[in-house]
Amino acid sequence: MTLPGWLERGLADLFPHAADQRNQSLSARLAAAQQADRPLRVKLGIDPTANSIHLGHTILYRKLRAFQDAGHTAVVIIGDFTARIGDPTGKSATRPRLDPREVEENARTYLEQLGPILDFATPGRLEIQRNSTWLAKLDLGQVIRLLGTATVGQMLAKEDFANRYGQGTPIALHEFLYPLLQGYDSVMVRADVELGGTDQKFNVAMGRDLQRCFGQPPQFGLLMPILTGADGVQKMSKSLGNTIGLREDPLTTYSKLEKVADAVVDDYVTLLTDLDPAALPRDPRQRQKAMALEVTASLHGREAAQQAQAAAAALVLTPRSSSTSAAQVPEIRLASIWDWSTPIPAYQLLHGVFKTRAGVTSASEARRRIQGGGLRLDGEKITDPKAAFARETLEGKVLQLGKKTFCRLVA
RNA sequence: GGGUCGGUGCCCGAGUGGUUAAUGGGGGCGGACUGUAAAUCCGCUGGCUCUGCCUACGUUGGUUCAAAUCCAACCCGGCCCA
Repeated sequence: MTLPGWLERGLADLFPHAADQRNQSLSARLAAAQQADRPLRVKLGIDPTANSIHLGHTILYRKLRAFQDAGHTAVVIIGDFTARIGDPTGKSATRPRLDPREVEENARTYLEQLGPILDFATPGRLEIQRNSTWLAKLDLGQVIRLLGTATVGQMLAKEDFANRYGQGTPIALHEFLYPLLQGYDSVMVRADVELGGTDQKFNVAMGRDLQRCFGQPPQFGLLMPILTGADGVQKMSKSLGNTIGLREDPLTTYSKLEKVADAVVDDYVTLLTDLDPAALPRDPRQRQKAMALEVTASLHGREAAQQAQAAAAALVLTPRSSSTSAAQVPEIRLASIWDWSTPIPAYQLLHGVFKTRAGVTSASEARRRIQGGGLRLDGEKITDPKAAFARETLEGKVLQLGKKTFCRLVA
């Protein structure tokens, strides 16, 4: 028995695999579900410890959507309770605990960003659960039962714990609880399949153990690759600063995608689009562009993506006002950054315009960037941080920081 | 609980009384080059109302003209013992 193409696309790992004889395979469970006219329950946990989603996350949501489109039920679990522990996976230190209000806020913005990806509309295709619903009610006896299902040896066999233990970095006891609670979520929602990144293998496997322990058929673990960030080497992660966020404007999204390392372009195509990699242009530069266009389109719509592509070309090739005037770039209102009773010094302008998006977090940082030659106004390089600009001389012009960050100044 | 070692900037890691905003490396950012890539070279990498001022080496006090560097208490961590 083979798996449908939509399911197999991009898969990093599926367990138990059909070859592991004694359990029935996923394709068998799919068939059985179809025969019984019962959709599979596909679990995906959201860790609401951050407030924005980046492209790396969408790999999982796209797969979840594929299940929805095949008629199955997506069970999205908001880990509002487990967020208080913090997933130790991949972490080299105990994480600070978040307060519930923050968690709630994160969950809200998270779901908002998922709007374009998941099917929220079709009845029966989406369930949203908060794991505090059941986890907050566990009493000590039940916790002890959970703790009894795993051993210290198993926990220490987990790579992150092993590393931390080996290096002498602290591991708090409650961190051992995280995999167990995530597994217990699978029990509570009676998951048939759990989706996760390859780094989630341990936690997903734990879900199988717990389900078996609670007399349920164990779920299948379906793991997707971790997306490599723009640098092409490290995983895409907020803390590494190599992310492409879902809330970024189309031009920024496109610009970042277009300069992704060659080695990962094909991964992006497989994991973030429905295109056939073989159908793309051979030339690496053209290939990058095609990928960037398609991915941007999947997030912002085709029209916005095409505009972004045109704008990117215009801005880079001829960074002059004649061509940029036609380009669509994010805008910022001058009134929002200065009172204009006096002309604004260049470094204040830079600080005011880009502090929220390009990491110009201080006026000193702005000075440095200008001194380093990274600032242009309508293509004209500005080198003196103190050069002053009156409001009238700025209206309608494009401020450029580095090669890929642009902003149009409007009244 | 006892013993011992340790806590420095985004990360690692020098520095044990006085040009120290603090050597070096990594990462990041910018510039040149290029394919808006990679590689390479160069610059930057605490804050501000910036020819100066302010804040910083776990925390709080103390000694001193002067401390990341000395003393005390406390907090946190590793290892060994219980």
